[in-house]
Amino acid sequence: MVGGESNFVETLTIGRLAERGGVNLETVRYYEREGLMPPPPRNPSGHRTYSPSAVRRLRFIRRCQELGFSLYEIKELLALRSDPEQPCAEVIRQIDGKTAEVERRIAQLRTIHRALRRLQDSCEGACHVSDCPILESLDTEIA
Amino acid sequence: MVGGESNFVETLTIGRLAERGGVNLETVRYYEREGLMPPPPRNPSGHRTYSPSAVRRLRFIRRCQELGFSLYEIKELLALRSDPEQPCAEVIRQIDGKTAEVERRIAQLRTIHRALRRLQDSCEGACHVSDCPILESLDTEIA
DNA sequence: TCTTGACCCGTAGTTGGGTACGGGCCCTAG
DNA sequence: CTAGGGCCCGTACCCAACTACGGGTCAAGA
Repeated sequence: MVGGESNFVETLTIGRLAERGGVNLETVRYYEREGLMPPPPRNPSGHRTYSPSAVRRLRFIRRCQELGFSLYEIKELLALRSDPEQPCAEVIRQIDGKTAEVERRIAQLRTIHRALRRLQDSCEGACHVSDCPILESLDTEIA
Repeated sequence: MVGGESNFVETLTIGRLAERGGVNLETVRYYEREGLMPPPPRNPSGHRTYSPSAVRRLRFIRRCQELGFSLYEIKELLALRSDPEQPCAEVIRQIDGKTAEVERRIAQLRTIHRALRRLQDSCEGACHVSDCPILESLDTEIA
């Protein structure tokens, strides 16, 4: 038996982690190789043992990815946490950078959102058959 | 000479389009093959001639991409516009779907934004050397 | 005891999204 | 009239991010 409870800390096998994180098991190993997931402790037979926080980390990675961050950028984001002894000013600078980037993306998504709403309105209003003036807005408003 | 003004409508060569859209020329051809850019009219010597609106379309594609939409999804977005004769209800349903998706993403980005701010605060406050409690928030708040 | 299933590792293959290459054609400037 | 630049096409190559494969270990249940 592999992923059982030790006396105290609950741990997960890589398989269960992958399952709960919604990814392929191989992907977890891949993320470890790429430095996105830290190498976890192993049990006596060499199997990886994960703490529940690994699930959160995994989900965070996926979330960021859906939002268009590359694995490299996500690595940077995660690295912000784990740089003790780092000149704090530099870290803050990086956080600023990421914050600005996130704000930029939110703004762009809002533009798209606005365009979609407008699109919907124009459609709701006067669309009986074929003259849906669709995404004209997207083409013209976004520029 | 290739992209000159005809008597009335201003047109662009593929090269100038690519330049203004901030992409590689080959990428424009690729998007055409993939159905993201419509095949433009050709001039007598077979060269593509684009209207200025192509630049907007191109930029829209790039923007969406940065926001994490796949080319396939972007195609769907763009297709919303060009479905006259489509049962309008269906189109509206799709717009709803896209709208919800965009809202979801905005919400997620806001979560990350919040985490980054919190991170920054905690750092600003009490960080002289090495105990920046960085991205703890990201790990714990996001879940 | 033997099989089954979950994991180990290293390596190879796949998909999406481009990017580069090579050989031709046309047009204009020198 | 020929050299250069910009385009044409098809095909081949590339990188990121997986995903699969094959052969091996180990532990538990039939």
